[in-house]
Amino acid sequence: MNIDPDQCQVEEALEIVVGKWKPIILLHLLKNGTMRFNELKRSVPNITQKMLTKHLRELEDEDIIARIVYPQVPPKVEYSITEYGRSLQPILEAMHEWGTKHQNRKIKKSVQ
Amino acid sequence: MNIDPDQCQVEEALEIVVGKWKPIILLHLLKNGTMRFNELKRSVPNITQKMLTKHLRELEDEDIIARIVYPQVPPKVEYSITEYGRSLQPILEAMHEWGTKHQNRKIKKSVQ
DNA sequence: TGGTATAGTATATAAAAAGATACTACGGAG
DNA sequence: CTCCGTAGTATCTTTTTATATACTATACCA
Repeated sequence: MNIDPDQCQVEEALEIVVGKWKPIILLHLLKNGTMRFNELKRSVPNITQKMLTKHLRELEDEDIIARIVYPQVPPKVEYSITEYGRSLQPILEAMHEWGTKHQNRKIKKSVQ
Repeated sequence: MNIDPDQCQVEEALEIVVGKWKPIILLHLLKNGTMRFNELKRSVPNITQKMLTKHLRELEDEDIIARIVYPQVPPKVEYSITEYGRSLQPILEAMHEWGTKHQNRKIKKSVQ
């Protein structure tokens, strides 16, 4: 193990990705490229507008996603992952993989 | 991108590792092998006994760490990472690495 | 003139997580 | 007989997150 716990920077990564809806938002944007606000809202069932807005703003503040406003009525706003945000992809994939195995493990245990 | 957002299992992994103190606890155990309760407490500054107990129990419930009680007075309880828990190590390392870069990036930006 | 659509904001409330503090059991040392 | 150390509980308060619901601006369409 080469990480000194006192120098732990795991929280830094976690803060980006934590928030009840952030991983799903990121996965949708990674999958679809560019998405409009309501498109995201429809893709993430049960999320409220407030939560979607909040998490999008936070991801934007960290440069993980980009927001482009088209001066139209009705409004059009597009969201996409930045090049930098794409560097999170391996971590999301690793977590997804681990999470899948963990789920299966739990199911096996509960069947026993 | 090969993860379907609707099948997202990232949360499963996050739940293990989220909690203000869990990453540090895990890093200490990965570094030191076996540790006693108060040893952990001293290693994680500012954590309260309640929070340490709570997170240790949660990690134990998920089979990430093992708890061994020695029937002595005063009590002696040892904690260690399980084989299974060790499978989280690459993810913690990846998050630490990403977090470190993200920190540096932020510092650069704020200096500009 | 009234309804629709988009991308939000505002406000209040509820639920979850964290923190502060005090308390316990028990054997051994003095 | 009292104090110390370990590994906790128990209770209460504060802070952080999330939810529910209502509201807005404005062009276009009928």
